[in-house]
Amino acid sequence: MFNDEQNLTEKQRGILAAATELFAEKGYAGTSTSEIAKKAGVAEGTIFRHYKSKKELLLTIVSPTMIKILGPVFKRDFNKVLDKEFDTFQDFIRAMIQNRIKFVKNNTPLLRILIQELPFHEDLKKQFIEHIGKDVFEKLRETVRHFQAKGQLIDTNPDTIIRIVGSSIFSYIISRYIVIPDADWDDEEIEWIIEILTNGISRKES
Amino acid sequence: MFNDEQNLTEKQRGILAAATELFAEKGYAGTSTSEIAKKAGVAEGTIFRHYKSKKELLLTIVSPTMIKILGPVFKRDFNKVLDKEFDTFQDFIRAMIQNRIKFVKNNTPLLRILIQELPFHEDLKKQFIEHIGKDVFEKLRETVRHFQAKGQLIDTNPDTIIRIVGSSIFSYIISRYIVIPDADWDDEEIEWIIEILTNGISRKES
Amino acid sequence: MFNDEQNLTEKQRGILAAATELFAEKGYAGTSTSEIAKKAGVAEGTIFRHYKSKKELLLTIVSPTMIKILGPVFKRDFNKVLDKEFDTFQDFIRAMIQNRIKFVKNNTPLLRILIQELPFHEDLKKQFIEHIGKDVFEKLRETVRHFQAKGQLIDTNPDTIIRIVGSSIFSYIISRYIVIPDADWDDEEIEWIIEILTNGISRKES
Amino acid sequence: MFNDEQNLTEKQRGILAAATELFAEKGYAGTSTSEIAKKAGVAEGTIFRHYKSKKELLLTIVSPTMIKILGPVFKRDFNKVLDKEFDTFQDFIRAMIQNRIKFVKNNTPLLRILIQELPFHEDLKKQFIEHIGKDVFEKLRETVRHFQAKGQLIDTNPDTIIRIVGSSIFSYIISRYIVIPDADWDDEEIEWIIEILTNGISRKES
DNA sequence: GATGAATGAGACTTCATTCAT
DNA sequence: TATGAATGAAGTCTCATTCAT
Repeated sequence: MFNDEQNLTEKQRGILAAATELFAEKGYAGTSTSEIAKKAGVAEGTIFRHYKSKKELLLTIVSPTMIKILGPVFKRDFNKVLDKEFDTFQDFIRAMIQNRIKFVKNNTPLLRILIQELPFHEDLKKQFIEHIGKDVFEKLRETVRHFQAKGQLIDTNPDTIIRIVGSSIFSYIISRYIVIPDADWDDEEIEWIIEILTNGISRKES
Repeated sequence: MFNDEQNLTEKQRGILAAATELFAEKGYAGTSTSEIAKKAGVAEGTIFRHYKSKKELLLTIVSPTMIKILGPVFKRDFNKVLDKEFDTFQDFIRAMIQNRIKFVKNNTPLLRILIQELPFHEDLKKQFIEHIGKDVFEKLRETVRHFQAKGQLIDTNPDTIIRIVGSSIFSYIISRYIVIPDADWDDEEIEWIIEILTNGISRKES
Repeated sequence: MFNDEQNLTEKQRGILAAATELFAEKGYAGTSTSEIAKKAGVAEGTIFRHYKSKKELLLTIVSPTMIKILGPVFKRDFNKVLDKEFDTFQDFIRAMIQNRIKFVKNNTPLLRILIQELPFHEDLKKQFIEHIGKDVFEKLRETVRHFQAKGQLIDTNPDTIIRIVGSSIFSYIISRYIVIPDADWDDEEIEWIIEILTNGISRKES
Repeated sequence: MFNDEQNLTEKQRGILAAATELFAEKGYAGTSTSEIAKKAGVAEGTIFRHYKSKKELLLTIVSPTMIKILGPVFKRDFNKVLDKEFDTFQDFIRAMIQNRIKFVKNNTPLLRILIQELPFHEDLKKQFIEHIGKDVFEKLRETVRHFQAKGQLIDTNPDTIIRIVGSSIFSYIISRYIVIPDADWDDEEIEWIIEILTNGISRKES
């Protein structure tokens, strides 16, 4: 996860990896620096040579992550979309879901930490909304307008559509891969989500 | 919040209120018993006279909440709800959303704690699944089957419908009232959620 | 045990009995006043209405005991002895052993406390030596001299004889009934102790 | 006392020494870890860096002592002791007494702790019986049988002889050096103990 | 006299952080 | 640079004792 980061020594990578995993598993406050040191295979003092405090370690993990890792991936997706690679909104959603699932699978611990710690750290929250929230929301808005213009989507406030579609997908993926990762769900459900989002749950007369 | 509970001394109520507020604000692990005592205006020892441990204090706060989460809607005679009160699935959803919004508004701190702490406490998780998962899920399934039989809902696996409808509503309410309580959203959006869930987001030709 | 004590209320007797049992089992420092209260079936405050402190409770149990209970019994025995009821020293020892065993069996918890707490309480130690030590030792000395005069005992310093005979018996009884009460020992061993004390362990030629 | 132990830091030795002294003086339950820290001249936390808990500290102090209690006499080649070094049982007893007196003098505080705490700690009791009880008792039994075979000892159950001789010596040494260390006793009494054990206390006609 | 809720000092223990090596 | 022993503040919890009822 931190392999792509340059200018990090072997030890630093180990510390970050260990801390990420432990924070995700037991929470920030529930993880001790000695546990991190042991898991990373370094001495306790070494952690503090690289990070002034435990809090700084958390911020190091969580803050650049959002900017450097979450950001680009999101943008990558939307560039694809905005390049009009998809003919229908369904295709767009499908691609997004699959992409998000992959992303979540690759970054589960990081996301877990983010979800857990966001409420307790005003600064993190602000950064999150700043970098992800605004940027991404604006691009989604464009996408929706694009498909509305093509006549594929109902003419409601784009934000409403984004929120409903987004929260359906978001909460589905979150529950599925983070909150209850052991539950055993049917994989074709994704198609049903798309179907329902498209045509609703009410039965149409033939 | 704890006013309605009988047979609680003044001090106990104070301790529960202080603990709830602090747990919600700073998390369980991030709150010290001495903080709770100070906020409640009692000696630290008093806390432990009423609750064997800090963990028991958490459970006391959180357990009844879990039971109440989806309970009320189903506590009344369930058949009544199905046969008499609601003609359509939309009406049922609308009632549920409104009921849940009221509940969430009244129990925000409690729910915050629940959401934050669930991942870190195996026992809480187990209780939650016990109380909410099985019981409530089964009743929802019946409801969906009922409306499917009436020809109002598409003939998919009821669990899929529950999951999609449920997660849409759930994540909408949670984001709206707990995660980002200051965001400024349009209240008629609820009707749009229902509309979209019912008919989908795709534009129908006239 | 405290039945014969006059001017004690029902509650006081209960407290003393509970405290004695618990002190014996878990030690003075290892027993809490709340445990005592629960076992005695009274409120915690009640203990402190009768005894100013936990320490005073210990002294109440342990101090008059030595004087009122251990004392008279010892004296009773020695009066019998000094009244020349025994023809031989062996008979005297046998009577004493049996008497002591009975005494120890009836007062096990008290003795346990005494053994455990004596080293930690200078005042107790002093009282013990004062009341038991001197008084009893003097009478034993007379007894030994009596049998030496009758030509039954070797002409050594009486104190040496007392110490050796006494400690043999004492440590035998203590181990047997207090330290390792569950060990399974042969009852006729008492006769062997007397035999060995009398004639030694070396084999005599016929 | 802990000088001979290798691979112990200066601080560890200090902690062990302070704890030993305080446990002996005030008992395990009556000694606080903060007292130990102060006496050892270290921070309280330092204790717990070396010993997981107060209990483990007790075990560290007491366990090796138990093993050494009767060990040394038998650690050397046991047959040598029997066949060559001692011609008579008296010589054997004399050697053992002297050896044990030396040991007790050097380990008074340790033994005090052992005697005080044994009754309250099931685990200690078990260890003790394991180390001392079985092992040593069996070897003593062989010794007694050896001298019985040589015709020096009466033909009783060896266990009886061990118990009487052992408890005489044991309680003599314990009282003399641990319980009442200030009493002023005659040193040649040891010879009298041997004499009495050998020939008994009864006067033989010439 | 009896109660038991309340107290607060102090017990054991953890842990982020420092610093001599 | 890395180490890990040492620290001491702070955490959870216990308990003898007090006091209003």
